[in-house]
Order: sequence, then structure tokens, then C-alpha cells
Amino acid sequence: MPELPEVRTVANTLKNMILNTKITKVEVYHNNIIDKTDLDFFKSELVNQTINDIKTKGKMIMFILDDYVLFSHLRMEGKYYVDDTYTKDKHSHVIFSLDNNKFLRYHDTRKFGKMSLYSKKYYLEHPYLKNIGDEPFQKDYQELYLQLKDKKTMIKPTLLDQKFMSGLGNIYVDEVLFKTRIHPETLCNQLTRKDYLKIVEASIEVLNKAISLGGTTIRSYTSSLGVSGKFQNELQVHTKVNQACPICNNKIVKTQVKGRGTYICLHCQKKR
DNA sequence: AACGAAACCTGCGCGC
DNA sequence: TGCGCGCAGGTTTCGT
Repeated sequence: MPELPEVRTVANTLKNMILNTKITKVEVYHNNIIDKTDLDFFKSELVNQTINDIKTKGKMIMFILDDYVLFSHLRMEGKYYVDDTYTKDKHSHVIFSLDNNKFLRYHDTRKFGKMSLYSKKYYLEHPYLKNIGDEPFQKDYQELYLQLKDKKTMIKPTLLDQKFMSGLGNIYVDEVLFKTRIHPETLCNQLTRKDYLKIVEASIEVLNKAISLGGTTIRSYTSSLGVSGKFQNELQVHTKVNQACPICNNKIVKTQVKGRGTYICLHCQKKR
């Protein structure tokens, strides 16, 4: 499911519902969601911890507790629900009982999501966080240029690699590359300093707009907590195969770039 | 260093 | 109706 706008939406919704509540019990129904080495530690240490804040970086959610930080990555299908009664179905894998008599439930059809509990004091050192680059809002385009100017990888997969810049996923990267008129298979070392400026600026614009609309809801995916995004109405190319390009009216093409479905206007986004 | 492919999982829509 | 296939908003790992 989620890229940066959806993750922010989930975190903000959860903040409104469970901030300052204390965890009274934890049930784990599918161990692989939790970092293997963490399981016993995870179950025992979470009890009596209060959720003081919920932060995000890129696609990572961080529940800031008293002594720990609970990292949660939703990967493709992870969702949170807040229930009034203890509810479990076949895809509910972790349930936190809270002291306001509500239940925070992690639901994940494909079981790709991950959680990890880490000491609050050193949480910035957690590998989950250390390998995430700045979000576009903080990213210095000159730094991005210096990081990528000699790379011979294609720009789309490189932007999907969260270690350079975080938050873009398969939907928004297509939108950003369309907006900047860059073909997704362009090699990083063919792009100019100005291209990287445009990429950062377009990322900020696209993500901000999506955040303001509560993210994107397409296909079977419905955001957690009944939140349904509205950015799908703003998409220019992603999902628009065979439809007219909003700029030049040529047909938008769907192809594969390093294994990911990719939507391009071949007229607006020329190979170099 | 960088690529593809596979892995982790389940469900959906499609063509036959 | 049933089956097989391809596909899915992510990331890691493994082999070449």
C-alpha cells in the first residue's frame, strides 16, 4: 500500500486516536512480522509503555514510547485499525490492548510488514532508520546530485531505493518523472544538476498535494481506519494506460522497468 | 558495482 | 464454475 503520503495519513489518524494511551497487553499471532531476534523482548517490554508520539520518516512509522521506539513498516498491505472490542480475523497479526479500552490491531494480508522494538536512547542508530535517506522536504538537491551523478543505474529504480531519498514509491515516482519529463530508464549519470533540482521540487509538490488529499486509494487497497485517499483523482500517468496524456494527448504507455509496472508518456518523457 | 530473479505472502481479475 | 496466470503502492537476499 503505502508511500509517504499514506504513511503520514495513517500516523496522523492514529495520533488522534491513541496518543497518550498505555499498552496493557500484546498478542502476536504471526511471529514473522516481528524481527526474529526480538520476539520475546518485544512481547515482554511493550507492556506498560505509553504511546507518547507517533513519527514517520519516509515510509517508516515510529511509535515513541517511554523507554523504547516501536518501528513499524507496512510494506505492501499493512494496515492499522483501532477497535472498540477485541477483534481478530485471519489477517490480524498483532493486537495491542490499550488502557482506554481500545485495541490497536495490525492487519496485513500478505504478511510482508515488519515491526521492531528498539531502545529509545539509541533508536536513531536502528538499521531501519539509518538506511533511510532524507525525505524530499529536507533533501538538498545538490547532495542528491553528488550522490547520483556517477551512477549508471536507471533513475526510477534509484529513486525507489530509499537510501538516497525516502518516501517515493511506485505511484509517486511515476508522477514525479512525468512532471519532470524524465524517462524512467534514464541513467543517473545522464542527468544534470538542474534535473535533480527538478526531481526534488516535483517530489515535494506531488507528495504535498497527496498528503493534503489523504493519499491515494486505488485497486483493492483501502487505507486503514476507513480513511480513503483522494489523490487518485490527481494522477497524471500512473494507472492511465492507453489514456491521453494530459499535456500532449498522446497515449500513455505501460511497461516494466526493473520489474515494476511503469506508466510513461513517451512523447513528454524522451530517452536521452 | 549492478543486474535479474527469487524470496517473503495472499487475493484479485482475467482469459480460456 | 474452475484453473492457471499475471499482477499488486515494498524491501531484502542471492547468484552472476
